[in-house]
Amino acid sequence: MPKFYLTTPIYYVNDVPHIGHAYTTILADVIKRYKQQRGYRVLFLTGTDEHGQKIEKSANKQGLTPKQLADSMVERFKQLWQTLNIEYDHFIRTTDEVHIKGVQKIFSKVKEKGDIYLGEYAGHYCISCENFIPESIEETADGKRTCPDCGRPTDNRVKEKCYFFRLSAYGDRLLKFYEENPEFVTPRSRMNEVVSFVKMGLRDLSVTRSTVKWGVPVPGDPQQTIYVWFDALSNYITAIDYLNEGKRFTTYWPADLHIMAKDILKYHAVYWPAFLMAAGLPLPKKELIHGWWLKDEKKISKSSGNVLDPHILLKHFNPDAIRYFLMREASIGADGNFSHEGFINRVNTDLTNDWANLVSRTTGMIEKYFANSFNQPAVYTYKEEEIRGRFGTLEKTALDCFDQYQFNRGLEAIFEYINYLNRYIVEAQPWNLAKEEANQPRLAGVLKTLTRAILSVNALLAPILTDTAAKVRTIFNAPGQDLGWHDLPEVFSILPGMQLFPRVDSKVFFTEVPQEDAAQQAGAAAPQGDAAQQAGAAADAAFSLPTIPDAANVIEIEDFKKVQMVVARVLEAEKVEKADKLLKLKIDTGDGTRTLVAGIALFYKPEDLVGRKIIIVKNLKPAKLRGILSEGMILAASDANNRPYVPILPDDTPVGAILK
RNA sequence: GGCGGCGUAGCUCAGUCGGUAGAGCAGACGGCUCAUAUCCGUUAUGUCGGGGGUUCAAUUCCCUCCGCCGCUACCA
Repeated sequence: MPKFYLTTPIYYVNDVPHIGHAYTTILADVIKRYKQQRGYRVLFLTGTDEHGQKIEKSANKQGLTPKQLADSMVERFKQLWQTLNIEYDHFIRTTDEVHIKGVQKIFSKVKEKGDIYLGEYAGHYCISCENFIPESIEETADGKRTCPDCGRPTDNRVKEKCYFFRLSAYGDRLLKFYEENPEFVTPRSRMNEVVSFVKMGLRDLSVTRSTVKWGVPVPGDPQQTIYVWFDALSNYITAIDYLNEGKRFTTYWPADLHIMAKDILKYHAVYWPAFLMAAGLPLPKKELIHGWWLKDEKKISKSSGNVLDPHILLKHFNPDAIRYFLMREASIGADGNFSHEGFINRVNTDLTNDWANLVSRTTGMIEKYFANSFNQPAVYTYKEEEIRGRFGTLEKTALDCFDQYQFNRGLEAIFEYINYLNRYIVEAQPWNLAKEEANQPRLAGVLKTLTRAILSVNALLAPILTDTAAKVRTIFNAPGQDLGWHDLPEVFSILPGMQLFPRVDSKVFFTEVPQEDAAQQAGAAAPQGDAAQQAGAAADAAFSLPTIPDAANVIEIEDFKKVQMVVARVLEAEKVEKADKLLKLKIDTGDGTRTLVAGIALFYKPEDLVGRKIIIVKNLKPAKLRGILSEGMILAASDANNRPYVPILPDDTPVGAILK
């Protein structure tokens, strides 16, 4: 029996589970069930990433230990997976002993080899993103930098000893590997991104932190903590007992499939293979990269407040509806769009009208015309042969699609066949056959053929529609979900009267669900929510930009006075060549003119600003941008997407006036 | 700015290795009654993003422009 080892990323416990987590995990579950049907012994791994400063901070804020915070979030994830009928085989937590020791083992191994060395890193560190800010981003006057990922100013300048991974030594080997395994990353467009990233040159990667305590300690140097990606990525091997290199490890590694969203591609397709090469371990066979779910065409994010909570959907739908919609509507690689309208439409049309109704009308007739059981001979015609033949074609198409993880296409083909069966009923007109006793065998032939076709299709749908498929098997008294054309015993009976898939009332759906969604987003649900939910909300709050300064952020008036802000008039403005976002401004500050570069070109045209009175920070240390010396900073408000809004003062504001 | 991708019916998308295009949904009309007011049939609409080129012929190839998306650089 061939093995198949597949993984989802481990989810960061600072996040409440959302539709994106659900999608990745459902996709993995569908693949697991499908592979099992195809005769693989599958190991399906998921889990949680629980380390890092962010967790430490969140936990402190709530008076919890990081582990307690993680525990509550883990429960939340596990509950959701259960509700969605996710059958993972193992749930790894980065706080598991076997993981911690396993990470230390890889670390030591790579260090022995000389690919981890002690160095010193001085740089700005974004706690929120757990990333150093690149050197290329220059400092502001107060010695801060803005994190390019989240736009937040960095808290602190970190200068520390830390261990580096010699990533720079792996560029050529990685490129060679990609060349020899062009299918390593799917879809191909993502593979291209990886290749071009590596071709630009790789820098060594710092893999430990002395400033972070909540994590895996470096063996032999407990001052240092192994940090994010080295820790997190290792879960794929520590979970299967890399520590002892036990049977599970030798059986299942290398992984057959890592599944993830596009935002963590680089780590999985560049860092992870390099780590493994350094540790002398085989590389995973394939990485499947999917897009993000958009809600009503907009990116889902906490800052824009449109997080899609799977729990709300699950209150109104059975899990199959969600599983089906997500598999049917997204093509791997592209972003999927989640709209309530699209969801209800897809579910009601396909699942209720087409599939459930096909089963319902078939069982209805068997009940009505044969009192639920067959024990008489049946007559078949060429038409029934055709139905069987077309199922063969369908199955081949569907399995081909599934093998390439194109579930949307496979499902499309399956539903085409379901429609064909609905048409067959109209053509055969069983209700007319039923009118004459002489037609009984023919009628039996039609209904038996329908039963066989339904059971055959049901097996194809089973990996996706788990509960529904089980219901169909119960109705027709047919256990087993093997692929292929299903046979029937000479004599058999069915168990009708079960509603396969309830139709969703769109009125209820359109009023109740958006309300709950909105309530959730407004945080109104928090008071009666469980501890984990509050933990999640608190964690969110801790990392959104504060609107009211908390005690730690209060400054003295003296601090404020250090910043000299004055009114300036824009004399000239032009776009900086070879830079999308930069405008070069020549301004009059009352006591002379100076040049200033501002990253607002996406939203402001030069002519929007010429002649206008704006506010600038006058005593900012000059910085070179694209070769132009910028002597000061224009003041602009910035929204969650970093879109700038430049305050324009009244025309009669005197140039050089001081803001205080 | 560099690299890559995309732009096809109201919506979501398929397709054309060059001979003016389709599937589902939504819409209109009709039919059936076994079925969860379900199902079946018929049906509309498109300068296939704009412009230019190659060709007997382009939506399909080439160039260019516009718009959108991804990676990347830039955001004092």
